[in-house]
Amino acid sequence: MSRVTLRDIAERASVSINTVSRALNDKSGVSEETRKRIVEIADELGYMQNLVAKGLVTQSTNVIGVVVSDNVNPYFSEVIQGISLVTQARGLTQLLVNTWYSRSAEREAVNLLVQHRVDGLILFPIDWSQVDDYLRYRIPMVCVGAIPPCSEEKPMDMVAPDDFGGTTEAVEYLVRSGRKRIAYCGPGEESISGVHRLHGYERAMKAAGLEPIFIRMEAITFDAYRFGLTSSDFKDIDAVFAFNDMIAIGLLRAFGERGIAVPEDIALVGYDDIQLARYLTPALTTVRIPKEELGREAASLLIQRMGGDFSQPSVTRLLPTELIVRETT
Amino acid sequence: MSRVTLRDIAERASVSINTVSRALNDKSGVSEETRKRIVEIADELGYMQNLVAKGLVTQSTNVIGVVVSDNVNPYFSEVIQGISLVTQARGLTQLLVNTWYSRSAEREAVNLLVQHRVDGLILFPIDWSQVDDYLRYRIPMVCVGAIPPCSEEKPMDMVAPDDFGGTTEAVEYLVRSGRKRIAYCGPGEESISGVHRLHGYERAMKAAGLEPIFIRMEAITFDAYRFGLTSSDFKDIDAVFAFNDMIAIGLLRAFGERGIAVPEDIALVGYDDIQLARYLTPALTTVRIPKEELGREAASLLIQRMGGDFSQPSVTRLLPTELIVRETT
DNA sequence: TCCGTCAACATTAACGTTAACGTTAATTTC
DNA sequence: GAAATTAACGTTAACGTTAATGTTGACGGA
Repeated sequence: MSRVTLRDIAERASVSINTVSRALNDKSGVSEETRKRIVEIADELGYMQNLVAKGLVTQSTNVIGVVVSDNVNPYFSEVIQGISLVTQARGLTQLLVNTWYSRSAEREAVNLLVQHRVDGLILFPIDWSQVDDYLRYRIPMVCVGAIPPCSEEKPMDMVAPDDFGGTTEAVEYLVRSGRKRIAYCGPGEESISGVHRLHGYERAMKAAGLEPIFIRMEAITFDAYRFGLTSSDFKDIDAVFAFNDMIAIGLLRAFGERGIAVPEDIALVGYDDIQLARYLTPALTTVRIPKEELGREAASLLIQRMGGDFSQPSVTRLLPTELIVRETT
Repeated sequence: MSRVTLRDIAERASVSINTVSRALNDKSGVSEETRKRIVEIADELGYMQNLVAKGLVTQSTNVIGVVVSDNVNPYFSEVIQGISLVTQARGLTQLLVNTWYSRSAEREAVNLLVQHRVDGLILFPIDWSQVDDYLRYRIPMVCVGAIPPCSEEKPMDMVAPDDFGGTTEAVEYLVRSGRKRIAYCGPGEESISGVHRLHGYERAMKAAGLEPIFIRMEAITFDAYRFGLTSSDFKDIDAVFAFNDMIAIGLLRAFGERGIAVPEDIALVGYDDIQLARYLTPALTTVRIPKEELGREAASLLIQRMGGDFSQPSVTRLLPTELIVRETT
């Protein structure tokens, strides 16, 4: 199963390997006549460029690594889509690794990708505890989905939704609609994207003179349903601000089964605006994250960084969110 | 930014490159003492194995290529998850490429992956027109999600849901519930997975003495909503069998807005059983495809094939589907 | 005519590994 | 105590490219 190499073509064409290389790469120094002949032979033999060898000599693989927690989560997959749009247009391929929300898996994933000599890395970090370590790999890297607390600035490029603004807008809207007992449902400070949403929520609540109510959820998936079915936390609540749409959808279903009317008894706001949200009944009010743009922006930033200016100051791009009012509020 | 190589370690340890290689790869021929010393130096220098170079010499990259139409589609992403589960446990990484349902993009994707010298390829083909061409790459390959019509057997491994059985079960169930005007909503013969579902549907309808009604959908996404809102095709229908859950969900929403009651006026059956399906209200009756298992099976098959037995006869694995009755029927 | 230029090639040396094969010295075997 | 074995290395040659540097011979200008 050994493949055709430049050498095979060279022998067949009675030229040097180098000439074949130049011919196939459209470089100068080959007469049009021989180039044609070489291309013909290459086609005939079914030559396929060996990017591994090329990568070794050029020190560049044209591959970027993407590390996400879970590609099934629509948030991740939609951002990945945005990344793909940019990278594929540039002839880059993505090496995708799932970490299943495991810190050690993230570490191993980054390691593996560096070993594969990816030209750049897009990371959806689980938390900030390890990210500093990755810096010593000195590889172009963009973090997506979270910005660190002001206290610990990171010297790397970052793209994230404006979670603070998003939560504030949502909570203010709920307050304006007359809701008083507005709970935050989701993971706590341990979640890298949760922390800003949670803080934004708390601040907005205080600003409105209301008392924050934190309902902790372990999972950030539809599993919220099970919690929602049995928990007594929702007794005195008239609005729920969920960490993401999946949690909101799980709760929506649970509320339905418990006879809690949405939005009459409890108003429900999600986060992300996954594609599905608008097709639910009732359609989900949610804070839209420009996911595709997030991905495109991350990819663009990375490509720029890969372009060489490694010493440039790192940039942080905060993309605006948008409250999409539908039928659950 | 040039990285530490075996050579650097060798010089520092005053041994040959080969010894370093053996030491770090836990091969025999190195004393425990020197091995320790070498590992220490490697750590100190921050050595990271260069898998590109290794791949060149070993002729194996430990990377498999995955070609899907659209990683945002939950069907694809859940199967990908299954693949990841198996491959990551085996130390394999996936090079993921989206084709956005484009034939030419699929072609280019496969080309690119072969050029990257992936050890194997998992392909979710768009149709069968090009797949034969890929065979000449002589690379371990598994096709997922579709089996060709009996007339054209393919000499390659395949994993697919038993679409024929799935549709039959669903239609028979609808018939048993007294539905008479059961429409099939989805793409037609041009869809590689649609063709078996459509045929299964037609056969089951005829077997029940009912007339097949085919409502053609361009998109296989939530966009079905727009079609459902305006189309007059649903006037005399009392059940809809949708090509997949996304179409079903789009229609569900559209029916709701048009005042068509589900399941009273129209029963609705989806296909795939994406995670979300059970959390809808009403929860979606659907034909479950064992997506994760599909992925795991494909990966296992591929790994087996990569193991060497390239001449073994190709296997086709048909995984059973299951009708999940919920609230839309 | 002689030198310089240039196009069209060939030659050689990398890139960072692994693997086959040598070499040495110590240890075992009878 | 000589031969055989073995552990612990070193040497060399790949793997398939690209890139820097040579080498021709033809051509043009003075």
